[in-house]
Amino acid sequence: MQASDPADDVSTEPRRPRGRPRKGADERDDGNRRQELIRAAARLFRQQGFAATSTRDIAAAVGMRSGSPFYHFDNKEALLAAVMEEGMRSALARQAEVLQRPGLEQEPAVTRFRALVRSHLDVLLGPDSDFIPVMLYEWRSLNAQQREAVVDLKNRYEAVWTTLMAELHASGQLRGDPSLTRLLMFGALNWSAQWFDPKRRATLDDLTEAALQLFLKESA
Amino acid sequence: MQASDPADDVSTEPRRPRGRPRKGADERDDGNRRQELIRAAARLFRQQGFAATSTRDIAAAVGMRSGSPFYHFDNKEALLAAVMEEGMRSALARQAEVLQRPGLEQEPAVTRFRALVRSHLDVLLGPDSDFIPVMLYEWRSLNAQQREAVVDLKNRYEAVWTTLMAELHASGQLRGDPSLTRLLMFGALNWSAQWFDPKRRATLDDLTEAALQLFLKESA
DNA sequence: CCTACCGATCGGTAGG
DNA sequence: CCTACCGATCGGTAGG
Repeated sequence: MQASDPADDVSTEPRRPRGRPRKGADERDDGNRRQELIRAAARLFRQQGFAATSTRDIAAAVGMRSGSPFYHFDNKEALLAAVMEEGMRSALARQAEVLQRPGLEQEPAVTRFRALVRSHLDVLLGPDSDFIPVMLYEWRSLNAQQREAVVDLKNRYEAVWTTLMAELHASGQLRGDPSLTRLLMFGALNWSAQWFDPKRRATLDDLTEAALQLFLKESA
Repeated sequence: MQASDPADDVSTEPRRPRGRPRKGADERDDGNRRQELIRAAARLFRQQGFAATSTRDIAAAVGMRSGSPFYHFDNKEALLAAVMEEGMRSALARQAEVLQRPGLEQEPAVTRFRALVRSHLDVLLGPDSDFIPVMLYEWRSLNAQQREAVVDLKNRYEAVWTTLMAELHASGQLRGDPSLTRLLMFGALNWSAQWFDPKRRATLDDLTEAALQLFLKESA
C-alpha cells in the first residue's frame, strides 16, 4: 500500500542539474545548507511544535528532498538539539558582548542588570527569535545526552544572572529572595514570547523598564 | 504491509467478559469512562505533548482498545479541547469559590489578591494539575472553533484579575502599569509549572508571598 | 465498547 | 544531495 510520496514528485517542478554543484570561488557552502536546515527547523518547530513537524516539512522549506536532511543530521532529534544549541550559543554570545561594552564594568549593578534584561528580551523577541522558544518548550524531546549539552549551556547563561542578582541582593537593591526572584523573573520574561507583539504599543524598552520596576527596589 | 497492531493483541492478557457490562445499582458510569479518558489524556498530553501522544496511549492508560476513545470523542483534537475546557472550568470554579469565602468582600484588595494568587497556584501546581499546563502549551493544536471556546473561558478567568488589579492600581498599591504587570505576573506564576517541585524547600505559600512582594507595593 | 481493519504519513536507509 | 524505497505507527472507521 505504498502511495508515492508527494514530496518526492518533481514532475511539475523544473529540474535542477544533477550531481554536486561546482563551487564557484565565492560560493563555498561549507555548512550553509546545514545552517539553512537549522533555521528552517527552528521556525517550524516553533510554529507547530517538534512532534508535529515532519522532517519532510523541513526539507521542503529549504528545497531539499525528503531524505536529504539525514545527510546532515543523524536523526530528527539531532536537528532539534542543533537548534537549541545554536539558540543558547547566540544568547551566550549576546550576553557576553553586552557585558563587555566599554565602561560597563564601572557602572552600578542596576545598569548592568538592565543591559542583561534587555539582551535577554532581544534574543527572545527580536529577529531570529525562534531558537530560544524552541529550547524552552521542546527539551523533553531530547535524549539524556543531548539534554545535558543544552543544560550545560543554559547553566552558563543563568550563572551570569545568579552572580549579578547576588550582588544586587547584597546591596539591598533586589526585591525578595534571589533564587525565587530569579525563577519568577525568567517566567515573567520568557512568557512574553507568548504574547509580545512588536506591532502593538509596548516596545522592548517598555518591557525592560516594567520588569526592572518589579524586580528591583529602585529603578535608577 | 499491515503489521498486526500490538495494542490490539490481547493474547497474553486475561480476557474481559464480552459485551456491555450490566450496571449494578451503584455502578452508573454515565460519563465516567469519558471522564477517565480526559484525565488520562491530560496526564499524557502534559508529559509527552499532544502530538507525541497517540490515542492508543490514552486508550491503553484506561484499559480500552485502540479504537474505543472514538466512541467518546469525534477525534483526537476534541479530546484535547475537553481537557482544556475541564481545566478552565475547574480554575473558574476554584476562583469563584475563593472569592465567595464569607467576609472576604470586606477585606482589603490586597487580601483578595493574595487569595487569587494562591488559588491560581493551587490549580497550577496542586493535585490534578495537568489540565492547565496542557491548556497553556497546546492551544495551537486546536482548530479555530475549539480555540474560541477555550479563549472565552480564559477571558472570563482573566477578567476577574483585571478588575481586581485595576482596583489595586487605583489605590496605588500595584507596581507599574496594570496591563503589563498582569502579563508579567501570569508569566511568573505560570512558569512555575516548569520548575516547582513540592519536594523541595519552597512551598505554595512561599511562592505566593514572593509573588505578592514583586507585584504589590506593600505586603500587608 | 471491541474487532479487524484502512489509507496516509512518518523517520530513516542503501546506493549512487 | 537525490532516488526509491521500507517498516512502523497513527488517526480513524464499519459493523456488531
